Amino acid sequence: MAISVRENALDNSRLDILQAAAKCFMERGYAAASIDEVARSLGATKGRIYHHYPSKSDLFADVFRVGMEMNFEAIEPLRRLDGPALPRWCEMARAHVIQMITTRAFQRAVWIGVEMHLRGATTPEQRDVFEDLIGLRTQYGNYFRETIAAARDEGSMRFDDLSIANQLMFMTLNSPIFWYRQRIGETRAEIEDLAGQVVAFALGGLGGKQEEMR
Amino acid sequence: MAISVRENALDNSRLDILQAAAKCFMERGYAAASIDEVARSLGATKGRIYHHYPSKSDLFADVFRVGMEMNFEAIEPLRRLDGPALPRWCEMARAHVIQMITTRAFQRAVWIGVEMHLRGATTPEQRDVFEDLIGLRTQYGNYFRETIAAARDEGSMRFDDLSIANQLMFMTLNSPIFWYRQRIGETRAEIEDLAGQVVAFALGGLGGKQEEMR
DNA sequence: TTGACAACATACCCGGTAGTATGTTCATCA
DNA sequence: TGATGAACATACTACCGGGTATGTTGTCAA
Repeated sequence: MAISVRENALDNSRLDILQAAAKCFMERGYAAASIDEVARSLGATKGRIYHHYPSKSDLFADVFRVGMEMNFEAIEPLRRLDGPALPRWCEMARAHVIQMITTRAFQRAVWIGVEMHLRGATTPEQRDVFEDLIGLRTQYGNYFRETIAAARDEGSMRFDDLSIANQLMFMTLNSPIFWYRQRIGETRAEIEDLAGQVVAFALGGLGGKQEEMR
Repeated sequence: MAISVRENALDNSRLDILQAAAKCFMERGYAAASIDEVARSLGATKGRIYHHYPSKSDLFADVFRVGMEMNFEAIEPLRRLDGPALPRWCEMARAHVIQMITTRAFQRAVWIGVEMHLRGATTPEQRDVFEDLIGLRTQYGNYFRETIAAARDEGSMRFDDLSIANQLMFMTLNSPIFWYRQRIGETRAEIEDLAGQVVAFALGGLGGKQEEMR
């Protein structure tokens, strides 16, 4: 009992750090974001962060990991749906976009991590941890990849190269992490409308049959 | 005569610096890219770069500017074409994508600059210079924006919000700056095929009539 | 030929930041 | 109740990188 309280408090403290870190990484980028700044935004000091994480790199990796875990959770109930691939893809894509909007800071960090890996801008020590996370990201991407491949086989999508189509699809679906700005008094319906437009664009790009989506 | 030789040599020296800088900014990002590294990649030292540019920020701004100038050049002959908007857009989009591929380092720097501006990750001194460059970028973007607006009016494209459509279109057309990798012995035809797929995706996303494109 | 200047290289300063070493406080438990 | 350790804060070090001050070399013009 007492232990669970402590562990809960620990997790809350870590979660606060993660959220603050995600925001800083989003606003400044990995290199320019400083541990001091993360701590300052928490009203704390470095000591707190280095008590939980051995290095900036590990902190970033945890933000990355939590971001990916949230993504998996968001589409997990959808990706096993029966029936044709196209509506399943629509549901997954929609959930993904809403995820990009609602957990933008974490998703931006994921993007930064993927980009760093692609650029090879990782130190040898980071490499091992990053390989893991990139593996998660690849697995997640494969869920969509398999779905659009199935949709093409079923004749409900039309595109040329699968890898390129998948790339372009994710660029579209991820793009709100760059240009979305939360507006005051924004309703859930407005966000869903936004997500609908993004999904519609991606669907069109994949040569999907434009049926009713909303 | 002698002056023109000197000026030419100056321009060549500056161009070398710009190319090396663009590559470094692409590979490391703005913050992580160091002037020393740019100089080292040129077989030179800091002195050379600070002789031509007063600061890292100004160097980056010049990379940004040259990148945008190349873009304007690429679509200038196309954007004034007569006739319906759709084929004009296809030509412009195609030229843009090829531009993203062939001058990838500079375009990546442009992206970084836009991103920094959006995040507000600019110092007050940078602000003035950046405002200028962002203005260039906006003007360039408006050429496409006006074109797809015209295409929609002409009934050859179908999308909801113009701003969002423009955002998503550019995300698609720009995306090669992230995932394109030059392959050995790659032919012009292969690049054009790639560009064709990207443009096709964007066209589909914009609800364009899928006629013959290649 | 010489002086002046462009085009760098060299040497140095200094602020910021990752990481560390050491205190301090408070809760828990024997 | 005293000891112990978690959860921090404080103080410090080391280093990297932007920027500067100054030296060096080649070239051109008078």
